Amino acid sequence: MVRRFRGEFHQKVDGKGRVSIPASFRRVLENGDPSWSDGKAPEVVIVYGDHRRSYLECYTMDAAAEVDAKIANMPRGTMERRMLERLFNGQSLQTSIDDTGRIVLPAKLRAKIDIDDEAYFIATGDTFQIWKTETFEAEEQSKTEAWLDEFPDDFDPLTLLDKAGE
Amino acid sequence: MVRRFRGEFHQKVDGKGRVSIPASFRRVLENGDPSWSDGKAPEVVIVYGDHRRSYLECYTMDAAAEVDAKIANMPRGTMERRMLERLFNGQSLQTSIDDTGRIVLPAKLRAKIDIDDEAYFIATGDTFQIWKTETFEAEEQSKTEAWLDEFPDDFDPLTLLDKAGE
DNA sequence: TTGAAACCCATGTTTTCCCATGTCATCCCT
DNA sequence: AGGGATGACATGGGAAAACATGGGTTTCAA
Repeated sequence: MVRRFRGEFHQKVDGKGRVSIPASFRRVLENGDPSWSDGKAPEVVIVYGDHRRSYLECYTMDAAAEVDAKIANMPRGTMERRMLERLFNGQSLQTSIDDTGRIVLPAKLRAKIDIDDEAYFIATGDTFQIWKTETFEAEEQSKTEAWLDEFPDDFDPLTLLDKAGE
Repeated sequence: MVRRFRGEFHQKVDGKGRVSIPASFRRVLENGDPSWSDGKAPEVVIVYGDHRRSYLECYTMDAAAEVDAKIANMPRGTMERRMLERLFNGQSLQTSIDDTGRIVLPAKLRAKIDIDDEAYFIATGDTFQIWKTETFEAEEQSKTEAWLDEFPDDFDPLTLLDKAGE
């Protein structure tokens, strides 16, 4: 049973905004949707965020419920809670995957991340992100490379795993 | 089955005060109304509050019943209970969604939040709010910006979720 | 008796649904 | 091992249904 997203994919976006969700991602979404059963359409929560965010972040239903629960546990009336509610409940949408494995990205979302006919999917563990290919390359890859440049050439990022417990 | 409101929408308000409730919100209102069945009109509770509140807060019937129950559990005769009753029972109205998916905002409510021909809907989890677009932008966006300014440029508010446990 | 609310009808647009196709990888049979 | 046959997958297009919105007409109560 697959619980975590893995991999990166380039998918076509058609004129109606339809995009195929990579099959391996679908398996994770199915497992992460408590009301899903074989033959039914798994659901997904897409957080698009405010104007500063240039990608879409996609949650399984379980992962979204977990975030909702955490927000519900924050004290009412605080700025933190209000901001998170706005981001996670307001600037998001819930949709389901159709029987051909696609979702529809509404025109508003496509405009927001400036996608026309291609989308780049990349796994981030218990969520995955959707980018415009060029944006991802410009923003993220350069960030990653800059970060790696601080370390020796033969640096293995996995050494950081053990530092976490220190 | 969708139980939580998600998303934000701009809707037209016509001269009679009619506004379309976003379809996805209607699904939640239907599920949250115990006396609703297919083909019938789901009901909604709109809390408009005192003069200081510049938006309308909308509850499913279930959510409203939950708040009512909590108020009913407060000790009789206390100021707190009286105030909550005034706010939640007094300064609110119950209405139903017509067969074209609209509600009517009475002139009094439109005047209160200063709406003329456009309303802004934003989900906040188990309720949603109705704002005048300009008011929301002026009041909330500026608050948001000010709050975000305390953080680094690439700050993701969701990191606050995990800080709660520290 | 008049203004607001409820009701009925209409329309352009968006979204959903259903069906179809080409491409792979896999399976199975001989 | 070769050669379909099979089935999942990514993608496309048209038809049907749902949605947001507008306008007129009846109803009802102040």
